Amino acid sequence: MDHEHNHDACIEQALSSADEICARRGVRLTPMRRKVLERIWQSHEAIKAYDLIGQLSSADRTVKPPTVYRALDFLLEQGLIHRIESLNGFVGCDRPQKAHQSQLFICRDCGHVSECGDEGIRRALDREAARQGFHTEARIVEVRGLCARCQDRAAHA
Amino acid sequence: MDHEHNHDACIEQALSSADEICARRGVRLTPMRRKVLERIWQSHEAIKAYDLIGQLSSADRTVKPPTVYRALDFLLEQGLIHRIESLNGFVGCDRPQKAHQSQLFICRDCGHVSECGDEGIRRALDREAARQGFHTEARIVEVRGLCARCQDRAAHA
DNA sequence: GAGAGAGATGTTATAACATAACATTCCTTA
DNA sequence: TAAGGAATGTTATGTTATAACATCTCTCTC
Ligand SMILES: [Zn+2]
Ligand SMILES: [Zn+2]
Ligand SMILES: [Zn+2]
Ligand SMILES: [Zn+2]
Repeated sequence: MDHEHNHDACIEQALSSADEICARRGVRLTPMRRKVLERIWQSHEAIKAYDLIGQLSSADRTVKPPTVYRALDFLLEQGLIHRIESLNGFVGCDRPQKAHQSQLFICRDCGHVSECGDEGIRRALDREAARQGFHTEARIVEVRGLCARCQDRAAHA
Repeated sequence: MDHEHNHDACIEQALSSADEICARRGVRLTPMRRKVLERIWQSHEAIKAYDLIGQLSSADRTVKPPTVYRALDFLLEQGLIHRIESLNGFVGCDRPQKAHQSQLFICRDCGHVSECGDEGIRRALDREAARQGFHTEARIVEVRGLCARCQDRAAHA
């Protein structure tokens, strides 16, 4: 994911894609679920559940944790977002069309999360699983470090 | 790691290895740190911080969270244990002699965690990082599924 | 062996993350 | 329009983790 981009287009694309996917699957992208997804897509950084709760609450109406966690559960089930275990956070999924397990590269400086679906990584994990006779059900891969942009910034500072 | 083994030997080996490593590095494996490490090594399953707190507390003396979390921080820094992000748990490290990032295979049935240091997996991650210009600092790889033993048990049931 | 300083642990309180259990509302469809 | 399921609201609580400050315990120096 390029850092310089029309992010409004990202959001719009993600939401209309989600509409389409949910319609096709016969599941309901309710207003609450859609609002949560929209908030998550405000950036390409991880967002936390309680930040969502704060953002979705207003003076006259506070959204409670179960409401948001239920929406997150739905979005995770539908593969519209990913959970980042090492941050207790969530990001929108780039390629929600078909279920997949992602590899996430997370910048410790700017927080940018980029997703990739590299076959080589999956294959390497499967090879090791086969060696152990392990039956894989889910793969969690999170790489922490510095994105290219933040390395440049550091070099020029 | 074989499931059938003399686990007392595992524990003893892990502790004496930790003694030796800490002595060599000039850091202190204090009684509290050693007790926490010993508890973690009671099994090859992930153990949670609050379970450790419970186990280390007695009628007359309750161990408080910061005490245990500080010991865990020390053990993590020294590479004597690994944190499992997807479980909020901890396991002893198989090969603490030199710092490394592990790949963990976690059985959802028996809880057994096996560690591997497969080069192929590391290389595949590095290849993708290079493609993105990403500078890797840490790799988190956790594979969830069923271990060979639990698959057998399921097949024969 | 008194005193200084660093490192480790104890203590209190609270922050941050997540779910159980049950009530109510909303949607669909018969 | 009544029934039933799905979604959301509400209250309470469970679980995981850390901040801030006090005390203790070594070791080193004088
Ligand atoms: Zn964007
Ligand atoms: Zn960055
Ligand atoms: Zn063992
Ligand atoms: Zn198993």
